[in-house]
Amino acid sequence: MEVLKALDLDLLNDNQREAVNVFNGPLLIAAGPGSGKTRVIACRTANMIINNGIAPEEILLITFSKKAANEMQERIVGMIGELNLPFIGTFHSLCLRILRTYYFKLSLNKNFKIYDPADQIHLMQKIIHDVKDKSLRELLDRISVCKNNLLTPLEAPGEIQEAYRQYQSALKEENAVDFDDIIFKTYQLLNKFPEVLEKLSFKYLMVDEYQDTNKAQYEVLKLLAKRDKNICVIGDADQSIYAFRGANIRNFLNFGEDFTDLKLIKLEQNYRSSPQIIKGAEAVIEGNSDHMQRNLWTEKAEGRRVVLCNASNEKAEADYIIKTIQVYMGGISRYDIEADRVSDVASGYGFSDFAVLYRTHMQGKILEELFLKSGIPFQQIGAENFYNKSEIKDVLCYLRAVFDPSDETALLRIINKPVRGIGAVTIEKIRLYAKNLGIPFYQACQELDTLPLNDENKKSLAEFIKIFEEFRLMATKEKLSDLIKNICEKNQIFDLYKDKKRQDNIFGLLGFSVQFDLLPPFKGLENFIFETAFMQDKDIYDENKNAVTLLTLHASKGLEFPVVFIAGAEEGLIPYKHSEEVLMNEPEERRLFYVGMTRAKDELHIIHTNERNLFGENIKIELSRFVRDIPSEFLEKKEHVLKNRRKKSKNEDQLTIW
DNA sequence: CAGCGCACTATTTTT
DNA sequence: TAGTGCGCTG
Repeated sequence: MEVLKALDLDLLNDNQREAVNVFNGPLLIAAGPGSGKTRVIACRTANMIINNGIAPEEILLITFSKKAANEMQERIVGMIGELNLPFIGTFHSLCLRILRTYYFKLSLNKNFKIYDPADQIHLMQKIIHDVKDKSLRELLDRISVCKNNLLTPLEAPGEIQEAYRQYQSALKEENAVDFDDIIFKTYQLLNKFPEVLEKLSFKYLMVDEYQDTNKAQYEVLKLLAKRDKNICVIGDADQSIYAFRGANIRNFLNFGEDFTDLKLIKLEQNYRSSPQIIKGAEAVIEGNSDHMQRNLWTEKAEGRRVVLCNASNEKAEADYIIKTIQVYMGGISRYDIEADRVSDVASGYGFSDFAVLYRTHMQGKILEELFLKSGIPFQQIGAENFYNKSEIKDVLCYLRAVFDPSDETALLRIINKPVRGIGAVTIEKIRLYAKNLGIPFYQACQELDTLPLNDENKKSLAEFIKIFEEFRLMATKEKLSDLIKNICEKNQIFDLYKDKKRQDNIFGLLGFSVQFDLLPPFKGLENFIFETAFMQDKDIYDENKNAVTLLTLHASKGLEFPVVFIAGAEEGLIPYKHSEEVLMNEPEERRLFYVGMTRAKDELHIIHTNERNLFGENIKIELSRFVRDIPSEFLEKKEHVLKNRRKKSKNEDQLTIW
């Protein structure tokens, strides 16, 4: 009874309550921004388990990101306690789990590896020589699109067929799959082997952020839902921003065609933003022809109008943001032109209540620079994928190699790190030797007697093998975190990376690893490797940290902040223009801007500049067409100029006019 | 094999 | 403009 009460179904609005109580048959929940989506999903799950006796194993809950999965899990635990929990995770984690169980049905080996984008490039380099990484990336992206659309090499466009085919056979040879394969192969598995499908226990499916599902994911879903048809998808077509990754809004708009007798529930009450922000955002999204009319409303009190600030250039833009935050945080009083209002709010906010959103990472750079100068604590998300940071990647590759020495990509990365006299030439010799004998690379390394190397090289190699074997032994006996510490020490990783930020990253990874210490040593290592395969910056970022968050519009999806700044609201940036006259998919760009706007709870500041430095050249730039769609009555207009342009002047950053 | 210096290219979004 | 990548030299 105690638990039942915790569900608080009475606190839900009528539509939410209905969504929480309908379990059977296909259900589409069209949930506007801030409409309490997460809450509904969590309540619905708890309601199923507690009030309706549905077994957790029968429930499958798919989220868009790992972070969202964690949040959802916490939320549900908060309601039902640490009971048995349903599976909560991303498409990738679900499919990986299925593949790990049924790998043998496909021609996969046990312990197949997962290649991340960097590994993909390495692999592609082996197939196509003397081509720039960037072109390889482009090629891989095209292959990715094929996989997302369930196209095999034979079905792929002619120009990339051969590359795709060779890439797949190279992956197979290295016993690896890439991110897209995880979905594609799961589809093939479930499609070909009904008995596997039958064995899966899921009877009730829920998919969050459904508008960003691609074809491959959708087909997997259809298979999973085939028997029981209890599928509930939740999302908002206006927030679909991943078309470039193969997401297809048609999956959302045409859901009813695949699932007849569809029930539709709309969540239109917004619990997040002030009326001004909602009105402004709706004015923008209504510019899309495929926008479905709806009535987003709120009971929240009137707030400030959307602030539209015209800054002279990108430095003035950053300055405006910084000064505004400082004012709210009570740092500077001489700018208190709106004194009464400022003193109103200043007390309540912490640094973590502010976020700066931008279209491209390059904008984040200037902001980072000036934030650093200002002394305001901040954290930047995703400028580089966490796992792409070289120091993290090094440690992870050590672990991967230790876990599975046949992981050649990983082994090669660390074999000469730190420098131990095993350079490119030596590696090539070993590789050739291995190839001739048809043996794995690491095995070749161990055949010191017959390897065609000089004594110097052999000595280096022998030393490497010795230390490496120590790690392998340790991996079976010691805690994961100790293994990592040891690897860092013995390889002088911290000498290699003297930069404090990089060292902190490694400590971050180490901190994350501690939770795997509870598992038996080798198992802990294994799980850690699988977990980090999809790891992202976002997953590491700490929302409780007292810092302003800097992030891209894409990365802002699913988050909310009391005060949001959208920087660079300019033609060319949003909508983004790819040099020349090639404009990006305008409706999608509009949705992206909409997503950004709707992150704001109390205040939204949109900033645009007159001039922006691109490539060391100052380019005149105009206000974004999306902003022009916001009626003036919802706007509060401002200007911000950096007055003093003398270089290195001590006063430079203080002379500001409001 | 590693470090340095020159030259060239780059700016979309990511599970 | 600035960061990277390649090639040359020690």
